[in-house]
Amino acid sequence: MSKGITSRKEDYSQWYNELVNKADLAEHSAVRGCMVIKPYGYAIWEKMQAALDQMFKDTGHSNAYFPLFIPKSFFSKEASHVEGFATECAVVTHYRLKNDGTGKIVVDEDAKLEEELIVRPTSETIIWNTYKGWIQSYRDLPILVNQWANVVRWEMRTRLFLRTAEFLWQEGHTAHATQEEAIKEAEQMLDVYTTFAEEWMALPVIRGRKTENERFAGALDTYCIEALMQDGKALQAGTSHFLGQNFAKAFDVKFTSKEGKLDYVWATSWGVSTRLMGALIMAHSDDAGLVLPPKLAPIQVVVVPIYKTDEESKQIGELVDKLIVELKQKGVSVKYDDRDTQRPGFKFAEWELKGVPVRIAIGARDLQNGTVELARRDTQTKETVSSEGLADRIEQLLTDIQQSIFEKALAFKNERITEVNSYDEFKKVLESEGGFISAHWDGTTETEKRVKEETKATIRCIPLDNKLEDGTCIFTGKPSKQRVLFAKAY
RNA sequence: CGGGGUGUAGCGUAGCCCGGUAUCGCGCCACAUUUGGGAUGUGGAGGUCGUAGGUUCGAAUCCUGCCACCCCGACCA
Repeated sequence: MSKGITSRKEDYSQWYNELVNKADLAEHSAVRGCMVIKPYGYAIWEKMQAALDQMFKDTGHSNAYFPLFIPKSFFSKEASHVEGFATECAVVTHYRLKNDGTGKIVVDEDAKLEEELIVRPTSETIIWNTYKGWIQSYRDLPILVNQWANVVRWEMRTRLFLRTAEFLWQEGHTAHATQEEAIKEAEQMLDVYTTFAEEWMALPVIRGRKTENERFAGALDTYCIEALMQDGKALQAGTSHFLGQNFAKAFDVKFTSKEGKLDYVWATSWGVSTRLMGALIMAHSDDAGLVLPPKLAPIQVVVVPIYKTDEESKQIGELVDKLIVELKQKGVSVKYDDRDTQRPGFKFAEWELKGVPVRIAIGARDLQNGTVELARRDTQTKETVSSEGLADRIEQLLTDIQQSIFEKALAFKNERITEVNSYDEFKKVLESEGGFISAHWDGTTETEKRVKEETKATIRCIPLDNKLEDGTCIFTGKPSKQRVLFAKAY
């Protein structure tokens, strides 16, 4: 491993790529646009999955699994949906290979599928085709199902975790008897995502609605949480859609109500993906590497021994064994890095790169004094403390770190929400600090698109807690009732 | 899919213009000394120079085709 990584300020993209690689999170695979998530990166994803999965269950949802392949005819049933995804679909056309006689393996043209299969870019269509058989009466509703899966979107340009051709995610698909219930569900899941982002990822988010232009293909309303990265660019961290009766109509899913009336079912879908890994990395990390919030760190505490003799090593080992037992009882995950192939300084740097929240170093000096060196990753500070009551102290420290990482990110985000009242000011802020720009907008897609063309900034959302305020659109000067949040985004 | 670029050891590279069988650093292996912030020394292993063809006595180097990847656009969670 070479020393250090590129500085954030010097080249943010390169810093990100090097960090992802060197912290053993992921790498590009041999397959175009696809990513290999390495064991350490995957361990973080698993922590995220576990927390989210529990939250879904706590809100009444169950997991299920639907096919990877979607017949083209299903896909084309909802007009705006197919339009939204058509340009990025992987399509299966054949089911057999053959030897062409010269030893070369080729696609067997005789084995052409009658109907092409689309590798799911999202599962609304295959799921609604299935729900049709599940729903007859209001008694069958609601259906509250989530699926953990991979999806494929044939992106032109990819970036580890943020945009890859294949990615892992969860997608919830619910069916309801009434519009109100469906909207409530979509809002509830946005709350779940908000709680997860803020309490687990220590990632402050802005909750809002997408404009018509940015809305999910096939949705009537798209709710989202938007986060701010350290380079001043926004990142959509999760979405929850109110789908109305669009998919029910496309797949003819009707139910008989209590009153005996036949009506189409109301739907929602919601999802977060491995993109959250990108958000987690970019929101907190620094030039020394990853900074993980304790709640999502696969290893919360690493213990590094410093010794000269076997005898010292043994004594430290005994002390550490006791500490590990105590910490494990408290549910703290500990790694004792007793490799004798690396020196302490190397280990310090390596665990910092990997974002382990707390490090304990114990050497001969500590054995004599009954102390340890306690270092925290987020502030890069260290202190020598008594080994008496250490486990309690560490437990508290982990809580403090979780909180402190969140507060730091919150302050960063809040400092970078700027109100502007003219297009010149808008462009100036966008160029200098970036971040979210709160500005009046005339409500038209036309204006939104022109601003995007000229500045690359998009409307991230209309915040849910927005207050109404009369003003004039910064671009056209037309009247506006409220401000919206613009930003350059990933 | 348009514009530009790059392919040389596990990684990063020099050499290419001007043809003579490949440079340096990191990493890896062995041994020794080391161990409180990324150790040092000595020795060693590892390459059909992306690929297929052409020119030539001779190609990493010149020419042609192909492939892969990267960057910038358009697209996007």
